Amino acid sequence: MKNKRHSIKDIAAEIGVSVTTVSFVLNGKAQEKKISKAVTEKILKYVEKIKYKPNQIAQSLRTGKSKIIVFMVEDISNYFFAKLARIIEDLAYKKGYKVLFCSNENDDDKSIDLIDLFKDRQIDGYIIIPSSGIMPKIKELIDEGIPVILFDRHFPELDSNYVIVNNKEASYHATQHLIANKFKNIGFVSIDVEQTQMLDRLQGYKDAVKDAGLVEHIIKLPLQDLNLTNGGGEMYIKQFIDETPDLDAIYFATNYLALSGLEVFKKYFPEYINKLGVITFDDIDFFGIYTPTISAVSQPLSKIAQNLMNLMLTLLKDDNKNKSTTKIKLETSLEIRSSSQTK
Amino acid sequence: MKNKRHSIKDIAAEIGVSVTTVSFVLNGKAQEKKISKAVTEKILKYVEKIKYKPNQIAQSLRTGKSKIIVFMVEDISNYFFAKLARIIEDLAYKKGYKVLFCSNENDDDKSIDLIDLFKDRQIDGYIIIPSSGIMPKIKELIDEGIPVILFDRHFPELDSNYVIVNNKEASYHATQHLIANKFKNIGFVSIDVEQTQMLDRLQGYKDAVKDAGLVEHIIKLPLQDLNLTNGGGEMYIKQFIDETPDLDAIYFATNYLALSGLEVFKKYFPEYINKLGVITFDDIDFFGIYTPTISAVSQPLSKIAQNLMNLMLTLLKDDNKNKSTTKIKLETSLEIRSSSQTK
DNA sequence: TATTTTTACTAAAACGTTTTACTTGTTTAT
DNA sequence: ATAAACAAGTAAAACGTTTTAGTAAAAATA
Repeated sequence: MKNKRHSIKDIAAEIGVSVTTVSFVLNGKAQEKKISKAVTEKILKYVEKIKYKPNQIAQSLRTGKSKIIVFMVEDISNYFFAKLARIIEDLAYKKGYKVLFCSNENDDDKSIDLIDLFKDRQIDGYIIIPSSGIMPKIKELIDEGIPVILFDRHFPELDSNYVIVNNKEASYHATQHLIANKFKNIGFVSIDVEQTQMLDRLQGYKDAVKDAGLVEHIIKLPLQDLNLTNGGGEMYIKQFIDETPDLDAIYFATNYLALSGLEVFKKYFPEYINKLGVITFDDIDFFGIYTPTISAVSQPLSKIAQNLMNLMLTLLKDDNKNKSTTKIKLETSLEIRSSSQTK
Repeated sequence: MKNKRHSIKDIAAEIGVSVTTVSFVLNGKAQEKKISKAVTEKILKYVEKIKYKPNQIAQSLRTGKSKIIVFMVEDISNYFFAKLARIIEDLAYKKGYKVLFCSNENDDDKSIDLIDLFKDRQIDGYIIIPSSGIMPKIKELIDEGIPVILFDRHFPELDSNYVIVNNKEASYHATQHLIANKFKNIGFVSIDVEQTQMLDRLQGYKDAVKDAGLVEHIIKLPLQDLNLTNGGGEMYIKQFIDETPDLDAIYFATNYLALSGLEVFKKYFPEYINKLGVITFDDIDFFGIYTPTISAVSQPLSKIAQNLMNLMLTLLKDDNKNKSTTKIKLETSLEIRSSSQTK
């Protein structure tokens, strides 16, 4: 039943040449290595006929390249990451790479465990959303000469490749939009974490509020004890709303916070949503279907994926170990939806 | 900089024993192979110290096992699959397996291409949502003795392992729920595809409608020319609503059809949603936040993942090639939400 | 004609494991 | 005292490639 797979040796035997010759031909080095047209053709024909495909594992062992890249995000089931993954997948496969997706839950230990696991597997490159405390581990990878791209956030003290969006500007702009619609007490719902993307979003909000002469209302949900990306943290948001007098608008710093927020509105303040100004970072199809529709800062998914993969591919090609790093900052767009959301 | 990775050979040299001995110890065969306590300890201590991790690639080449499983779905960015992926990921990593996720877009050619790609990589097992026409390819895998589990749907003519849910019963029950709430003209929105899960959902609907003495209203969106899982097909749904007189309820056969449907309501029939009875297969967090909340047939994500992985692990263990297949059918639950949705 | 160059190929090492089939020295049983 | 059993290992093949360093014959050059 199990008709053994063909190996180069089989081909060599069949054609009556050496393994070396077959390998040269298969790797397109026929001319360079002076293999005759006749033999080359014969090999190619036979290979075609038996549909021979080289054993990637053996290739990896010999070459040290696995043709696999790792894509590590907080939670692969989160809308933003899942969509991105889908695009990355296509781009990678098109270039002959496979992708190992994994979720680090924004947790240092989990991230480190994962990276260690992958190290035994000759991963060619890493695309990582880093949790706060893994800078040393990232540095370790970089020092070993392995291509690494951070995204969504980065470590300012570490000179690395990264792809991010203009968080601060987008955040400023989004807040300004609420202000322009006459909202006076804008709450900022975020998570308690010292990561560049969050700090920048916070800063954008602060700047806008300050420039308008308004006061800040900020809550940072604790990350540790709740599974935020799956809609925990509702209690905190409810409390925040309860305790902030005159709150008339809310800006959520991530899509899952917004979802939690909507849940809170639904449960505890059903009438609130129509008076409230709402805006959120990260757009979801959903926000356009919801009533009222929710305005959102939309990250350019395709562009992010495209930039990540293009950069990764050049890094993979760069055997010369080009020491300069590439830092990419992409523009977001403000998706303004609710005409109702003005005072 | 790049401090070379340790190999068994290095360890052997350091300790002053043979590579064989080290390998035996590392594989826990010290006793069986009569390696002295002293040597064993010395090796383990040293291994611990240098944090040696075996090269998985070399292991794979030698053993023929890659410790990688493939999880192929329609679209990894779709809510249902993404959630499932997240759970599968955890279960697999816990058992020392890595998971290659990929999306076949319910397309035969894409599926076959993917499987062929994986074949060069000694994948240990496959969990696949099969598109309609890949039965031969699946059979090929099975015949080669590779563990395969189908899920979500299966091929009745093929004796294979699979994990599915009670589509027909769930569908009957869901339709009945609408009927119990006095809806008389229930539309069934589905896709035009001959797959067991869809056929069963259709049959459940038909049976319920028939048993109640009502008439069927069915639309099957064409799969080919639209990217359904990303919310295409709205035109078809609009037309269906326009052309079906007295339609007072709709049952969507998948989550993405429901999302498209909601979009249609929003755009073209904004007042409709509150009078309409709506139910959908596949539950999404979202449906609980929406106004009105949407009732849904909820698939037991955790249980599905658990069953898939447990089954996969036993298949992977089964070197004896147990020829009997395992067929699992799980119960869904009807998540009844809208108190408003009654006439 | 003798030497060099080129053509067309190949043997063998290497990648890092696992595993089979020994070996050598020490006990134990007879 | 001798054979059998066991303890504690080891050498080498194998997995399927890629690549280095050849070789032998033919062709070109002097």
